[in-house]
Amino acid sequence: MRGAPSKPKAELMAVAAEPAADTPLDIGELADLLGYSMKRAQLKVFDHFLRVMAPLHLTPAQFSVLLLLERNPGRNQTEVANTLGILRPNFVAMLDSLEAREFCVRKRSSSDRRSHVLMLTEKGKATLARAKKLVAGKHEARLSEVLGEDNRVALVQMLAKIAREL
Amino acid sequence: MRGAPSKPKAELMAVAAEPAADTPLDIGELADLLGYSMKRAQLKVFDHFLRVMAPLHLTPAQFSVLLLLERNPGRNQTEVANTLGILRPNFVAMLDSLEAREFCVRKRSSSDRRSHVLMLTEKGKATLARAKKLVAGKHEARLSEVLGEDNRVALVQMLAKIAREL
DNA sequence: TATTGTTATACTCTATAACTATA
DNA sequence: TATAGTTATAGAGTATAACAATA
Repeated sequence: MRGAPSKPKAELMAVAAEPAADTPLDIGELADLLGYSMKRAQLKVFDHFLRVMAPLHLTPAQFSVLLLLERNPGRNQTEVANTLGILRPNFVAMLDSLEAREFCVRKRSSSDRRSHVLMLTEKGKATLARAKKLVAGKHEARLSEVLGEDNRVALVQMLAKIAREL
Repeated sequence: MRGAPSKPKAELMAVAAEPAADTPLDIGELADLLGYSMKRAQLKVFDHFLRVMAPLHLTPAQFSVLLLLERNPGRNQTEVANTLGILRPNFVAMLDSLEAREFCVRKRSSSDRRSHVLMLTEKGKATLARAKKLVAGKHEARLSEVLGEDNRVALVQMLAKIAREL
């Protein structure tokens, strides 16, 4: 389909001719706009992540929370949410869901009874271990395949620099 | 603030000590996750775009539509929306807003009365010209300043490759 | 008085079904 | 019957105000 440009209709008489339908649009300067390529690429990357992670039903945001809890056990909700750029009110439902799936627990802090100390459960640790293997073996590996490993690393460095310095 | 780590409270007796509050969390493996850096960077880039474009009140999505209409006059809503990855139903309100601001017009196609042919108005062209100057002079220029011009170009190429091939 | 977790709420984006008018 | 534009609607994601418990 879409092979031969068969045009049975006579269009010779078209006056202020409308453009050749069927032809892909020219994105022009959009191709050089960093924000445009970044948004399109980001959607693809998250979509690929979700497909790879489908067996574990973890979103990128959930995975990032589990990673952070593993590396920083005993922190409170405000600290974790802030680190990830999540607003505290929006972090509540997210934690509810992770706690309902028994990946982590909230515990009243003994030193400050206002705050909840967060920790992974054994189930959370096990799930995170499986998730990491999927991400490394199927997700990041695919990105290295597309870009080349050196470029993938360079790309992450540039993105981190933008996030830090822009 | 946050200069000297003044710790008046005696914490020597803490048994299963909670982590040193006040210390930034360790993002660990998150720093190497492409999707994570890309999301954080993308938010920063769009935020910067919005600040630069504040005098014209144009979002990245609106700017991309105007660019596409300029380069591809006479296309219909489905074609433009598809090219930008916008769903047709969601494109309606967006066009309503751009048309209300007199940046573009919908015209019934003479060859297919179902479709609307889209074109920039003179006001739309003039606004787009101003927008392009802001983007080139203040937005992309800032990104080149942060990354270096060669790296900025290389970055766009890698992002485009991901959008195409992942 | 200030902070933690929380609720309520609102606004934007995104996604799907279904209608209408044309083809 | 199929397609273009549209409406309605629902779900994420994100943002702010305010309250109870605690500091």
